[in-house]
Amino acid sequence: MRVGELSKKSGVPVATIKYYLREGLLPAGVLTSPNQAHYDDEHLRRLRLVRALMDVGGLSIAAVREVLAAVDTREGSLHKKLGAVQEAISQPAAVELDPLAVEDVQAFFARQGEAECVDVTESNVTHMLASALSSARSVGHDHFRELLDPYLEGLKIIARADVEYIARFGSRDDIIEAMVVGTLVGDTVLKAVRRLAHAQVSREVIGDVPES
Amino acid sequence: MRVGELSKKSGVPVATIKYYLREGLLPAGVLTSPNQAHYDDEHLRRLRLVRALMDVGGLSIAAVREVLAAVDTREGSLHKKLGAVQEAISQPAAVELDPLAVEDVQAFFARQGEAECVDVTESNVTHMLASALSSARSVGHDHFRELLDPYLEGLKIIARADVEYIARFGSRDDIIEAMVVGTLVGDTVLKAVRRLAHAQVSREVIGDVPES
DNA sequence: GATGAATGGATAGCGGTGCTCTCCGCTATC
DNA sequence: GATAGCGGAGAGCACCGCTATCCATTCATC
Repeated sequence: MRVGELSKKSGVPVATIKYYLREGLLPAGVLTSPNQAHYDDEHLRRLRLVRALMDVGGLSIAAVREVLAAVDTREGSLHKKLGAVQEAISQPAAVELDPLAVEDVQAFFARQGEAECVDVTESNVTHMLASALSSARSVGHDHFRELLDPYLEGLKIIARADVEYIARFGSRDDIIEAMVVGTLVGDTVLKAVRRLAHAQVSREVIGDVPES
Repeated sequence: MRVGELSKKSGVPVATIKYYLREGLLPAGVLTSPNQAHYDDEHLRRLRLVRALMDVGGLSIAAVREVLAAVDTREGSLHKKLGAVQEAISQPAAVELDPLAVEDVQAFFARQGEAECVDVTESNVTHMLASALSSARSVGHDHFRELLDPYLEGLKIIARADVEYIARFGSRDDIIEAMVVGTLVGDTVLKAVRRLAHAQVSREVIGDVPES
């Protein structure tokens, strides 16, 4: 298939596909002539993945490139790959870290029996956690840290479901892609369902007089 | 206090504060002379809130303005205010909705015994949910919907903690602000802790040979 | 084999966003 | 009275994700 068909099948404009090719988000097609290239279903699949990462995950072009690099690398254990992917899809906010928030994170790790986290900025994930708690503190919510434990409790159920979902996939490539998609789509789904749960509680507890 | 001191206390450049004033994110100070205005702690508090919304919530200027409008309005029940705030902090991805994903959402509502949701696009929250599932489907993950129920189960624990947290606050204004901050900071914290849980499972289940 | 649309490749430009810079006349402070 | 800072307003800037244009070449159709 050539670029026009790829565009039709994916709904992505040709000019945008060319841009992605230039940016290295999409591998070049096989040249059959100096100005004719051939794309296959793998390209279509990759293109849809790129759009999904940007749309649902809100990833930047640079972050997508990083994720794809981690997905594509043939070396390293699955565990290492997950780590690399996690780093790429977890960009912390550019906020000055509150030392107290850093302590909150370290105390949380200690409570979970983990070796104490020397440097929260070492990983994007812990950095993200610390920066979120810093922001909370900056607006006077220094007790937000107390939610970490109940959050973890709920997330254990969720993470178990995540793992079972991932386990359905057979090949190494499918597993790593399911991790990426599952994590990002999951983030958004969790956001939405949490809001629904809040609305339900609000309806029950606070109540509201029906208008009609 | 004047703008310089406000800048020092908040860490936000004077030019940026002026910009926020122009954009209506910050109420004007009290003019003591034609070109001298006075700001108080309420301004500082608001400024920090604005930055927190943008930094941790990733909200745009427009979204922040919407949230503040909902926070500030004096009319409507608390329940209605929560609804307005939720809409403002839940911008769905600009993705074409897959009808099957819409059905997934409706089936989910039906399972929870809710009245069937006629139009998922009516609320940003349901729209967000449907667009996330649409993206998942676009990359071949049509079974992601099966995670909705376990997610809800975990989120019930989390939402309960959220409600208890909110309940600490006394005044109407503090409650609504705690909802905004708690929801947005909570989103990010959930993201981070979920990734930590994933990493832990990955370590245990998949394992990894220590290098040193 | 002529013709028109589409292609690969490269470059320039565009629209939105979140600031940042500059200038103005004025004012608080030393 | 000098100097720094002020409120206010507009222009400009950097980045990002495209989008538009151009070119020589190639493919599909007649």
